[in-house]
Amino acid sequence: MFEIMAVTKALADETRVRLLAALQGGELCVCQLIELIGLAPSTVSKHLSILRGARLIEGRKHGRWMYYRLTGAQAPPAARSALTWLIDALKDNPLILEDRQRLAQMIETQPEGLCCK
Amino acid sequence: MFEIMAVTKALADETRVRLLAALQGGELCVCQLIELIGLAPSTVSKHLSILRGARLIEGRKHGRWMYYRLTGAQAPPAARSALTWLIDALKDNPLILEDRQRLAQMIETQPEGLCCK
DNA sequence: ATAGCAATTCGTCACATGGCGAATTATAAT
DNA sequence: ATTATAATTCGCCATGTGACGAATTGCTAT
Repeated sequence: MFEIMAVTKALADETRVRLLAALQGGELCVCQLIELIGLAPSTVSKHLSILRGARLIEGRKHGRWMYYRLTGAQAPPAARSALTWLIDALKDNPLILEDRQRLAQMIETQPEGLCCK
Repeated sequence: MFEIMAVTKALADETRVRLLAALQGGELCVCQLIELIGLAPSTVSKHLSILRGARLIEGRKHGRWMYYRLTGAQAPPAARSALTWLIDALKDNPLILEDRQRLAQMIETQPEGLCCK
């Protein structure tokens, strides 16, 4: 039950939902997520750790930078299927579409990310 | 977004998850849910109103009693698919199986429910 | 009418959660 | 070695949430 509640609690915050949606397009650097969301680095980092605790995302450290992506096949089925549900539920969401557009623009302007030069 | 967050927030509490799981077997009276969950009537009622607000359950008033069931086809797709996800994620959950067993026993002992005579 | 009961709403309290800035850690660059 | 930077952890505060009992609502039965 702990595992399932970790997933539902992780999804019960709009910022975290936006983070997951952003990662739908593939792995991103923390600095890009911070830029996208517009909250303090410490806040975003905390959200990411909650998502990771629920096994909804996984991280990869590369040098000074940390990259996160949605979890793959090795994650618990409950987490995988929750992601599938969420992605589908958000597919026409205005806020998420706006985020996606803004993210695309960010990546176009700074292909390596703001900090990740 | 409000609609989706209502669903995720509604699922982010163990008591509410147990309530939904209990209703999987079909409509139940509030008094039966109170008995099953073992919390104060006012608390259970609040939980039910949150679940209803998220369109995960719907209520039917009959005389003095209120019966709740999982939402049907007229509910928003996001709510329906969330229920499908939850039910599947809980299918082997010990706590939920125990609830189900206890509920079966309650119904056997008091076919009409504790209060609903 | 009125008494009784199921359910909900309201008011309150303790605790959880989300936000931030400061401090810390880890790595890269000088 | 020292400095700089990405990210996280920590400590704090404001707000949200879940619990309860008391009061209220709505219906039934007397």
